[in-house]
Amino acid sequence: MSGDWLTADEQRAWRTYLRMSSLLPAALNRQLSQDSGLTLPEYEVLVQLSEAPGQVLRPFQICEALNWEQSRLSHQLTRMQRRGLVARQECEADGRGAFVVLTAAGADAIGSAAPGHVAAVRRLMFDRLSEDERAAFEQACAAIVAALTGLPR
Amino acid sequence: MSGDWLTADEQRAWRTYLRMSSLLPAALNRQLSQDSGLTLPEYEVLVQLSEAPGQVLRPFQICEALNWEQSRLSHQLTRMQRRGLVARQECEADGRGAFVVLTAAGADAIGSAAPGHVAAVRRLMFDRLSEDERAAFEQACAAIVAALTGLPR
DNA sequence: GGAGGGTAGATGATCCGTCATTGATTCCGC
DNA sequence: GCGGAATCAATGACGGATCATCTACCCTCC
Repeated sequence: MSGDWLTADEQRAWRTYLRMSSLLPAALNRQLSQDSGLTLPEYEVLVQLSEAPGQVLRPFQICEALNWEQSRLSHQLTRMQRRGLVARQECEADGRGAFVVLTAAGADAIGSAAPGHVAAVRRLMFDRLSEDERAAFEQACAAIVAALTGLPR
Repeated sequence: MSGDWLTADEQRAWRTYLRMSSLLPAALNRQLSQDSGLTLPEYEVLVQLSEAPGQVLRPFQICEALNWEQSRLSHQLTRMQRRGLVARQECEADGRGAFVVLTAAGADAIGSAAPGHVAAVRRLMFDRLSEDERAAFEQACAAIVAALTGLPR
């Protein structure tokens, strides 16, 4: 290949990142679905709803909180509605909009799933990082996020 | 929620990571498909094949190189075969197995896609990280990978 | 009050990824 | 050799993510 490829150091770092970024979500997803029957995206939506006053949110609020595309959320809500985890309700104040409410089954699911998920995050990531490593890792992630969102470093 | 949630520091780091891990692959994917019509998984497979002697690999070799599940690769190869990027051939030495070969179209695609993709990786990640940050980031990723693959730290 | 632009959300198509299963072959011990 | 275990790979079903498009409604300005 012509052009400048990554340096050896960069390439190693990049491949290590790629490896982590494929293994970690897969592991979390597996833990979650085995232990509680929830998927990771379902979990994330349920967290938002369970923390909301009245356990109700507008779809666009969930999108903002999770940095999701609107259409992704819409599909996700359709599946979760089918599974009885959430329900959709009309929004009288804004005829275009809708409300998403946490069902009893949804509240139940998130309640029993959370401890195991948090434990997995801790076990797979934070137990492995020293205080300094955690800070450095966060800083690197933040720098990359800044590049991605066009903000100055 | 009962149980111990993450500390404030951990939570912030976790959310930053989540944000990056959703934005970065999406950005790379977008760049790649807009500039060259390839998807990120397609690109990764093509890289392996293009670097292989004779541009031929056994499926399980690609799996090992990319840390992919076998079935994931099989589906991916089916799609790529349909698009004419790779071809499958019989393996006479091992009747169970198969060969995957890079087609001319596939070689073409990877050749024209690589420079832009490398530039994007550099621009979005390595241009944003100092030497030290890059090293710290890699070290953290490696520690997490170790946790995920059950190896000692 | 009507037209036009912007916003909220749903939907279909397509690709991606995992799990469970299956088919075929090779390897190994007896 | 032969029978069972392990290996290589394909497939169907399903959930996930993106893109393009569509509908419906709100809001503003004339």
